[in-house]
Amino acid sequence: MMAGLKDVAVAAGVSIRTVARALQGTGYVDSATRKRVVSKARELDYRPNLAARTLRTARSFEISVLAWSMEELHVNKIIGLEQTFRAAHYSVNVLFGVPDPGGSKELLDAIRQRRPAGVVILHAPENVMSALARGLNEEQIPAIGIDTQTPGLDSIRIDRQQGVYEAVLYLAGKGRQHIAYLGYQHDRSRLDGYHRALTQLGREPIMIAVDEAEQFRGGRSAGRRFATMKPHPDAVQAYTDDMALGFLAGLHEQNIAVPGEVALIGFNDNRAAALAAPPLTTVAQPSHEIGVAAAEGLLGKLSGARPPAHNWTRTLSTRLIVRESA
Amino acid sequence: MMAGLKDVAVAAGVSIRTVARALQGTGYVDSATRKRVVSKARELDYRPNLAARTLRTARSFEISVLAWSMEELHVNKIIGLEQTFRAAHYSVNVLFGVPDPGGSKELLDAIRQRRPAGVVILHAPENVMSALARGLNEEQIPAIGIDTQTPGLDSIRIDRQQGVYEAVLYLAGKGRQHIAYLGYQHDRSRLDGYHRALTQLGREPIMIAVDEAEQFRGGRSAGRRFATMKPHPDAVQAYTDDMALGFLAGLHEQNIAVPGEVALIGFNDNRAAALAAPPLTTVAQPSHEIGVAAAEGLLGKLSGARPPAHNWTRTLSTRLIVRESA
DNA sequence: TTGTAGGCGTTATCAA
DNA sequence: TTGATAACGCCTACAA
Repeated sequence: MMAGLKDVAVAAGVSIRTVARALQGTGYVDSATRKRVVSKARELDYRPNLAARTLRTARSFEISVLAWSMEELHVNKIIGLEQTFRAAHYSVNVLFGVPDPGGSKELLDAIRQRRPAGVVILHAPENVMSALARGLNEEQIPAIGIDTQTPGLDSIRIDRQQGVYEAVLYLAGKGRQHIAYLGYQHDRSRLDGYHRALTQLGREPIMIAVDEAEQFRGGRSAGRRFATMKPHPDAVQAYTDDMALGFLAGLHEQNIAVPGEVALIGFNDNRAAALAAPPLTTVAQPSHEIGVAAAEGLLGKLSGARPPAHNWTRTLSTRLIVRESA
Repeated sequence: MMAGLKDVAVAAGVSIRTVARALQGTGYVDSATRKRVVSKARELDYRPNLAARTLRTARSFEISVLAWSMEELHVNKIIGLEQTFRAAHYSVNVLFGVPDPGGSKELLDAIRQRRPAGVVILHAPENVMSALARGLNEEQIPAIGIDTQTPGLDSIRIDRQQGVYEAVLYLAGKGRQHIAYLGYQHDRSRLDGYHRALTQLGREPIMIAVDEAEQFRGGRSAGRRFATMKPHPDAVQAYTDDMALGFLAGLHEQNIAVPGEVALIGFNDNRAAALAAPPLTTVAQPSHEIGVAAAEGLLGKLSGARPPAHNWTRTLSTRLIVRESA
C-alpha cells in the first residue's frame, strides 16, 4: 500500500499535523523534526492522495483541454501544455470534439463534472466558443484560449500577418519580382501581411484566389492554371502548406520547376512540408511554445497572480523555415 | 453550487442512503421512491463528486496513456482511446515522453501518484517497455499496449506483414513486372510480407536497401540512384510513407515519372501521403480502430470479464488506400 | 512549536 | 424497504 500522512506520522513519532506542516513548509516546525519527517516521508515514498486533497480543498489538479479536432498543428501545442502543466503538478486531460453542433451544453456538463482547476480551449467555431466561454465564466472556471478571438476569453495568438509579411520580404530579397498570394479572399490575417509587404516594396499585388474549401484540391487546380496566368508570378506565398502542396502538385503535372520558375512558400510547417519534392519553405507556428505560453498563462491565473497588462493575452511570432522551394 | 447527494435527499424527502441506492440501482428501493429521487436528481442536475467517490472506493476513473512521442500516427489512436473511454465514463490523461532514458522510474512514480484505473502504453523502446510493464504489474495496475511485443503485456498489434503482402499483389495485378522493396534489411515484418508475395508470384525479389536512419533522406538518395539500378524496377513498395516520399523527391529530381515509369506504394497513410505529387497510394493502419480496440480490451480487464482466448491481445488488419502513385 | 478534532461527498455496514 | 453512521486521506481552525 502507498504510504499516507498517518504512516509518516507514526514512523517519525509525531502527529499528522506536524507532518503536514513539515511537508508543505507552512507554519512553524522545529528544524530537527522537519528533517526527520522529510526523511521518513521520502523513505516511505509518501505521495499525497490527490482524491482526498481535491475533496477537501474543492480544488482539483486537473486541467481539461478542449480540442475539436486533432489536426497535426494542435499536437505540439498539447505536448507543450502537458509538459508545462505536469511540471507544475497538474495533469492534463484532453476532451476531443463534440460531434453534435449544439453540443456545447453536453461538453460543459462533462467539464463541470470533472471540476478541473482550469480549462484550455483550442480554436473552434465562434458560436461554440462563445457559449463555452460564457458557461465557464458562470462556473468560475479559469480558462484560456489558443488562437481564439472570443471576447472575455484570454488567448494565446499567432501573428500570422507578420509571418507572411516577413516571408514575402524574404522572397523579394531573393530577387523575385512578381510575388503572388495564393489563398482565400475572405481570410484577412495573412492577406493583410502580404499587402503590407507589397505596399512597402512598391509593387502590385497578384492574387491567385482559391474558392474551394478543400485546400489541396484548390491549390492543385490553381497550379494547373499557372501557365496561363497573367501577370506571371515568379514567386507564390500560399495560405497554408496544404494549399502550397496542392499548388506544387499542379505545377508538377505541368512540368513547371520549383524553385526554378516559381518559388513557393507555405504556412504552418506541417510535417508534409518537409517531405515534399522539393521540401517546402514555410512559415512555422511556434506550436510547442504556444502550448507552453498557454499553460503559463493559465497557471498564472490559477496562482491568483495579478494579470499582466494584456490580461494574459499574448501574441507569438512565427518563424520562417527555409528549405528548398524558395 | 453543484448539487450533492444530500441536496437530492432533502429535496426528495429521504435519506442520502436511499438516494444512493436509487441512483446506482443497487439494493431495494420502493419504485415510487426511486422515481421521485431520480426525477429530483435530474432536476437538480446531480453529478457525483468523483474525488469523493475515488477516495471512498480507492478506485479512480482515470486512464493514463503513455506516449513517448506524438507522431501523427499516434494521434488517431489516442482519439479512439479517449472517445471509447469517455463513453464508459472514464477520462483519459496523456503523459508525454520522458526525455531521460533511465526515466521509467520517474514515470512510474507519476503514474502511481495518479492511481489510474488502468494504463495504455504506446510503443516505446523495449527496455523502457519491460521496466514499465514490470512496475505496473507490481502495482497491480491493469495495462494494455499498443503495438508492443513485451512479454506479459497484452497488446493491440497491426499486421504489417499481411499489409505489404496485399500491396505487392496489387502492384502485380496492375501488371507491374519488377517489384522492388525499399527499406531496411533488418526490419522483418514488412519485408517478410514482401518476400511471401514474391515467392507466391514466382519472381525474384529486388531489394533497395536503405541504411540511413532518417527515412526521407534515405529514400531520396535511393531515388537519385534509381536510373542506375539493375534490375530496373517498375514498382516499389516502401517501408513507410516518409521513405516513399523521399524516394519520390529523388525521382522527381531525375525527372522520372510516377506512376508512369515506376509505381510507388507507401506505408502508414501519413497525411503527407495524400498531399504528395502525385498523391501517394499507401497501406493504412486502422489507427482509430486500434485505439478503440485497446480501450475495449482495457475496459474488459477492468470489468473483470474473463479474458478471451488470446488474453486481450489482438492483431488488426491494414487497408490499402489507392491514390495516384500506383 | 505541536496536537486534537471535524469535515469534504461518497460508499458500505449494520440496525431498524 | 429505509436510515444512522463510520470511514476513505487530507487540510486546517483552534487549542495547548
